[in-house]
Amino acid sequence: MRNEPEKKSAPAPFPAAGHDHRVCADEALARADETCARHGAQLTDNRRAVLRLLLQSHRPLGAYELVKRFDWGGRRPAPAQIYRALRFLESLGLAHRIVSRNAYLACYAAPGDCAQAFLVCERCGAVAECGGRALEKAARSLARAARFEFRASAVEISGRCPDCAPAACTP
Amino acid sequence: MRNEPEKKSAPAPFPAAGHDHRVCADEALARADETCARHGAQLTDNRRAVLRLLLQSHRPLGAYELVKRFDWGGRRPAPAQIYRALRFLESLGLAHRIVSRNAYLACYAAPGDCAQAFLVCERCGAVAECGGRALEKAARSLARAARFEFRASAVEISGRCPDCAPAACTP
DNA sequence: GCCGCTATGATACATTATAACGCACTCTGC
DNA sequence: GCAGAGTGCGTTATAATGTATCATAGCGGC
Repeated sequence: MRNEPEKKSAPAPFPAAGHDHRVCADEALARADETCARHGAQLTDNRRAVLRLLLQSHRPLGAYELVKRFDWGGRRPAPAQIYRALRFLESLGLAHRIVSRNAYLACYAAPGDCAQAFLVCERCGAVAECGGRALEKAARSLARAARFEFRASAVEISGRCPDCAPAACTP
Repeated sequence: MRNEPEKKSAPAPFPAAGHDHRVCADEALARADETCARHGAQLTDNRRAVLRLLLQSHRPLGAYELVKRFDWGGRRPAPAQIYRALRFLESLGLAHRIVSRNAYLACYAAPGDCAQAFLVCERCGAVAECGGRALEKAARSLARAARFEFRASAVEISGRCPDCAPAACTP
C-alpha cells in the first residue's frame, strides 16, 4: 500500500463503540448472505472469499493487496477477478470504496444505516465507517440550494484516529 | 478520462450563482498571484500554465488530460511535471482534487471560504465547488464523537446538475 | 566562486483499473 | 436429454493514473 505501515496485530482500529472484531465480522457475513438472498443475488465462492478477506483485515485493502492475499491453491487470481467481486459487493453495500486511498473496506453496518461517512486515519490507515444523518442532511440541502439533483454523497474525513492522535491518553 | 463524454462546448457547468466564466477565471489568476505572494511561494511558468489550463476548462481535468493540453512548443511534459504543479496548487488551495474522478479543478473561490464540498454531475462531469458551514460542522462533530482528530474533510456529492437533471425546465 | 535551495526535465517504473473473449455452469422450456 | 439464455469465472492484454530517481539549471547568500 501507499503509506500504510501495516501496524502488525492492530486488531481493532478505533473501536469507537467498543466492538468485538470477531462478532462484527461474523455478523457481517451473515448479513451478507441475507442481503444477497433479498436481492436475488448469489454470494459465490469468489465473492465470499473477497468479502472474507476484507472482513478479516478490518481495514481498507487495495485491490492488489487482495490479489496477494487471495489464497487460491498457490496461484493468484487476476485483478479483474477481484474487481468484479468488489463491484458486486459495493453494489449491494457490503463493501465500500475509500476513494482517497483507492482501497476497499467491508461494511459492518446494518443494511439500513450504513456509510454516511468515513473517518480515515492519516497515520495508520485505519478507517471507521460512521453514520450521522446530520451530514447527509447538510449535503442534501446544499445540493438543493444549487438546484442539483442529489444521488449520493461520499464523505471522507481525514485526521488521526484515537490510537494515533498525539494528545491521546495512550502514549 | 473514465466516463466523461467531454460534451463539446459546454461553457458554464451549472453556474449556480450566475457567474461569468472570464471574470471568475481572471479573478482566480489574480488571487493566485496574491496567494502565492502571501505564502512566499512562486507561481512559476509551469505552475501558472497548469492553473491556466484548469481555469480555461472550468471543469475537472485529469492529469493526463493536462499533459495533452499543455502547449509546450510541440513537445509534451512528463506526467511528473504536471503532478508537481498540481500538488503545489493544491497545497495552496488554488486547485482541488476531485477524488471520485481522479481529476483536478481550479478553485474559483476566495481564499477563505473555499472547498467545503463538491457537486459532481454524473452525466456531464461538471463540478461545482460549494461552501456550506453546516457540512463541515457536521463532519467535525462526527469526528469528535468518535474521538477522532479532525484534519480535513472531503465531501463529494454526486447526482445531476441543473442542465442534466431530467426534471429541469431546460429540455 | 561555492554552497544550499528550489524547481525543472527526463527516464523509468509502480500502482490501479478495465476490456475483451471464451468457457463452465445453471436454469428453463421443450 | 438437449438447445438456448443468462450469469459468473479464468485469462490475457492493455489502459489510466501516479511516483521515484537523478541530473541539471537558476538564484540568493556568504
